[in-house]
Amino acid sequence: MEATAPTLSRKAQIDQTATALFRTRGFAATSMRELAEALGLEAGSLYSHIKSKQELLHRICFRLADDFFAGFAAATHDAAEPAAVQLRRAIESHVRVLTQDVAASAVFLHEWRHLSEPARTEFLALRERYEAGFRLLIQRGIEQNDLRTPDVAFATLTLLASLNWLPSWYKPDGKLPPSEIAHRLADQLLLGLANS
Amino acid sequence: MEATAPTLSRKAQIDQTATALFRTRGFAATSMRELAEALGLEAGSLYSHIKSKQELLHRICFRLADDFFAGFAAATHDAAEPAAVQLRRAIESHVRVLTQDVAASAVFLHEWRHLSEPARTEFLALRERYEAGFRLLIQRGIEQNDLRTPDVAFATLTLLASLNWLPSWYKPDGKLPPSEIAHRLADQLLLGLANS
DNA sequence: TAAGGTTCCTAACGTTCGTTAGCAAGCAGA
DNA sequence: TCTGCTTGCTAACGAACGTTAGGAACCTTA
Repeated sequence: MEATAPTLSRKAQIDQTATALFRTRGFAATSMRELAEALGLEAGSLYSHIKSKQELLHRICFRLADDFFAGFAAATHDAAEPAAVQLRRAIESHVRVLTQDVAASAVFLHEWRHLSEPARTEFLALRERYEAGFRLLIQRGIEQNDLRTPDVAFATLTLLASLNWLPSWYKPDGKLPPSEIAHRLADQLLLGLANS
Repeated sequence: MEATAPTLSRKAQIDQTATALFRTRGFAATSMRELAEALGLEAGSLYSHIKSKQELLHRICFRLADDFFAGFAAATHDAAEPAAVQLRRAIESHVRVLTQDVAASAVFLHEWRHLSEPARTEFLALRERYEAGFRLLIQRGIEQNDLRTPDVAFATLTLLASLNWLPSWYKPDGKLPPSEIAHRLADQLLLGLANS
């Protein structure tokens, strides 16, 4: 049946289909029977591969979190670089992660609230830590006289907001390639921050 | 019809509590029994005042849509004004509507997908029409040489994205008053677009 | 051949869901 | 007074929910 999916494990297939359904219908509104039907099997059969519905959401959210952190670390690896340059790299990395798996990104951004404790609290802590990374870059960019803004926290929120809206409209088969989107977004956002 | 306080107030009370619950738990994850309990009554009693759960979501979403359109119309009422000025007014109006009822705004922004047809399609059409209004303002601002951007549609999406993230972090009792938030947002976004 | 893991099935469990029916208390205007 | 509207109750409906148990094919490896 699967000619295009070579050796994707059953578990990975379930993750992928669940991600797509969680994105379009939402986590709470997606039933295990819907998920099973989309995979061509019965609801009970899912539990040979996964422990619970919650586990699916957990894996999706925390895998994305890992990706974002890894990308940010790579983007800011060279401490000798100006903060403004690091910020541009971080923005491009963020967009790359978003566009690499739009469905998972949308779930990451909108369905995390359905994580049960303590995962939910842990998730929010990671999110805050990630935002703090961007905040620090902007702060250092200001100190290095490359950026300007009356309110660093405010600017950080606005910047990430602009980026995070992307999964709402991005189509993988659109005419703009992800790299070009990243470039334009960084331009538009940084030229609003850049001095002179 | 009636201006009598008890009738409207009970229904408005249900709307308000439902809005708060839909915001924090999500529409699909909020049960009528939860809603009833939050109001201090039994689930069945709700149906003396409303027709269905769906009706609650419908009313929340379309009331906000009305508010946004009314605000936009007022902001762009004076056709003699430069488009850049109208855009600033429209941004401030948008922020005003968002902050006036943060909970309803969050539902408007995130739960509309649970609207059943044909309301969902109608809602998306309204949303597109609203975005088109902003797009036109930016377009005219460019023609009047007050704004610049390589991609009008792109800039519009980014602008609205920045604004619409506001309900995620805005606290009505925060130290920044809504008008100041609107001002700063407009500044940060427009100085990124403004020429020279 | 035997063993063990992977995969999926049917059937059912207890719970919760949105909603309805029927009824009753309270209050308003006639 | 009667009438009718508002508000709320209890009880229950059928449907859908996440999940489990137990069994049976299949594939691989030895």
